[in-house]
Amino acid sequence: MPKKNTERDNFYADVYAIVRVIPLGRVTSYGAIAKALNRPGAARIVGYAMRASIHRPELQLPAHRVLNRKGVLTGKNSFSPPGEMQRRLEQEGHVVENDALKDFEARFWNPGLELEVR
DNA sequence: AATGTGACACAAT
DNA sequence: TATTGTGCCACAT
Repeated sequence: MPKKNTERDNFYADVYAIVRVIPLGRVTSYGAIAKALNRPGAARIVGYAMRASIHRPELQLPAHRVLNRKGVLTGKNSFSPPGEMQRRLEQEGHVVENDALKDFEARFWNPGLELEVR
């Protein structure tokens, strides 16, 4: 029998499940995802999960749609090339200025709302 | 086992 | 308003 899943595996999977449903043209934040998963304070872990997702291309995650709470592209250095994150966002109709998203508030998508509707 | 390090967030200054 | 400090928690060493 396979060993039981670790807490990390479950949390990472939940993170990816949310990232996967971020609507086109919208973005969210690490903290928002953590809250949606009932783990406020685990924002850093969400970021860790995202960085780990680099080695899992089969997940097809729109990782570029996850920014920090101010709309800054803090994860750009994990893309190859780093400019790829900005390029994808612009391709989806966003405007990036100084590594930050313009109109972040207006384009913010709260994953917590999805759970309520569920 | 202990310590340092982050794709973070918020409070205090 | 802008810095700086503190809490956070999984992971690597």
